Amino acid sequence: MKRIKRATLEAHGWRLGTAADFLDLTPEEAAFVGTKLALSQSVRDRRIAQGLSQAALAKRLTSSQSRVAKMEAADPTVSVDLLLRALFALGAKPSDVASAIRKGRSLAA
Amino acid sequence: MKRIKRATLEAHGWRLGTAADFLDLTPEEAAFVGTKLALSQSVRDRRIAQGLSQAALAKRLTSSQSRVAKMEAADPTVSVDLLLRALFALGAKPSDVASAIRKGRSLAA
DNA sequence: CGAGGATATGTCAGTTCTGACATCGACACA
DNA sequence: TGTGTCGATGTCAGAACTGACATATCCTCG
Repeated sequence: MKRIKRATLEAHGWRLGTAADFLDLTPEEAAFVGTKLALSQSVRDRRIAQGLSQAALAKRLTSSQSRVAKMEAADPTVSVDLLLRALFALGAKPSDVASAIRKGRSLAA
Repeated sequence: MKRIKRATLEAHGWRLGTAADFLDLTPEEAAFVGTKLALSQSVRDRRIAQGLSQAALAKRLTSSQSRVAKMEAADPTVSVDLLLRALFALGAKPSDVASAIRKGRSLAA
């Protein structure tokens, strides 16, 4: 898997509302990163909606607080697999995941 | 990530139409496996619809024919990340991915 | 019967991801 | 001020994943 070092910075820029420049992301990469962002946002939203701390969610996942933080920050070292597991652990159904992805903002240049 | 050795067998059982027993999959695991199956099926469908060989798709992905075969077989060693990359490389848009997931057959016991 | 194309399966060394841990800053409340 | 909770960030050893390769099976043409 190609490492996209800028992903996190860009993700933050986007999440903070600043103008992100995804200049050299191919359409495929943009779609992938956008999907990841949508999922990580969904994890945070669901966790908060359920009044859980990152540590509490981590426990359900047999993971750690730091990894949950990275998930929600769309850290490049977090896999989509882990994001999906987190969502399902938060009670999401496949249709919820589908909605989250569909709602994800496009990162087209 | 917890290894689910039975996943492949079960996946095949399901894909071949035989009665699969997902007896000891938790709802979360079932949702996860089901999602993976939906994505791998989508990869195969799209590839064939575009008249591509597994080798051709592999080349686009900078991967190998054997890995594409494993993707389509929902092999446990294939990550969702890779499946998503394959779908995007096949021209899928996030909304297409969402549809694929939503259409995925439930694996509820 | 070959030969060639497409796909399936097993293996492996190198890379990536993961949980855990340490640490830090922010905030709340006694 | 001190104590506790929460979340962010960096690191690392071990686990999981990856591309590549070898090989095998099935087809479909000659």
